[in-house]
Amino acid sequence: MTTETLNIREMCDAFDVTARTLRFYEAKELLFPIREGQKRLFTKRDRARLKLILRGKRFGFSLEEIRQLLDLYHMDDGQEAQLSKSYVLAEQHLADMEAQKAELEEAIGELKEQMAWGAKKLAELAGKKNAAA
Amino acid sequence: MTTETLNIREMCDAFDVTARTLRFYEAKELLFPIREGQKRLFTKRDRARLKLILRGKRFGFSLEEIRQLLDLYHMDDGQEAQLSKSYVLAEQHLADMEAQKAELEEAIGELKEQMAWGAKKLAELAGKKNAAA
DNA sequence: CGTTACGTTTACGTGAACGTCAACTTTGCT
DNA sequence: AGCAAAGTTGACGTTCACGTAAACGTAACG
Repeated sequence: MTTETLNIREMCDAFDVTARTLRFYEAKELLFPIREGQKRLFTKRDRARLKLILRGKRFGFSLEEIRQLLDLYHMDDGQEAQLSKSYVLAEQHLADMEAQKAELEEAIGELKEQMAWGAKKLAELAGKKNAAA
Repeated sequence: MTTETLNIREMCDAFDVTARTLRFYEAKELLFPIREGQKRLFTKRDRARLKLILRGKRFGFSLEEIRQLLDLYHMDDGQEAQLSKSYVLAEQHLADMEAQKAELEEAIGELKEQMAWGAKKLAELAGKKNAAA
């Protein structure tokens, strides 16, 4: 029995989020934990979704944008209209992400340049100190 | 005379931000436009900084984080202590950005996979339609 | 049976990053 | 001189993504 579902505390620990966050995501219809009586039980699907949510956040997407994207990932067959809608959304997101990647690479390059300049300056200063001693 | 400085409106147009945003960034010490009487004049340095600010934002850094990073970029010689502090900060940011890049690449890969799956499903549905006709 | 732990709902609070509006100055026409 | 356009400083409002606290349910433990 490899604990098919997680309770809220286990979920928090597994993903390093607070219970409040999980409930908030449920309220926003990003997660759909099942209920055992009153309590929430997070399924494998919820875990997959949360992983994508947190990733989306790191890339600057809003929860609402993420919610829409998630539909593509857990789309079970038989929802033709939704599927093609999700597909278009995904294309847009993909474009965003590839643009972001390009810019990120540029930014990394520039930051490295600046750091090289800084390192040189620091070396010079260290040199002066030694010369003075 | 290639307009050495920009007034607030030109600055807004050039970077697609509002005047409120520029004043806000000044209040937060991210920009330092000079004053001609009462009015703000944005220099080349401000333009460079704003470009970095907007980029930083797209990568999910807070304005405060960005403010600290900017110091590395406009560091004039003669501020030894600050320089090495900025350098350390920059190293951290660089690490963040490279991690982000790696994750972004992974996410792009996965999204593409999902889209391929979606495309296949859509093709199947289109096939059924044709078969029915 | 009490209480301790864990979870729940409801509701108000918060910080970041601006938007919006009012009440001025200042500047440029005419 | 008159007046509109552009800019300024407060000051308050707003949205997002939660934090925090209160009041309650329930289940197990000693």
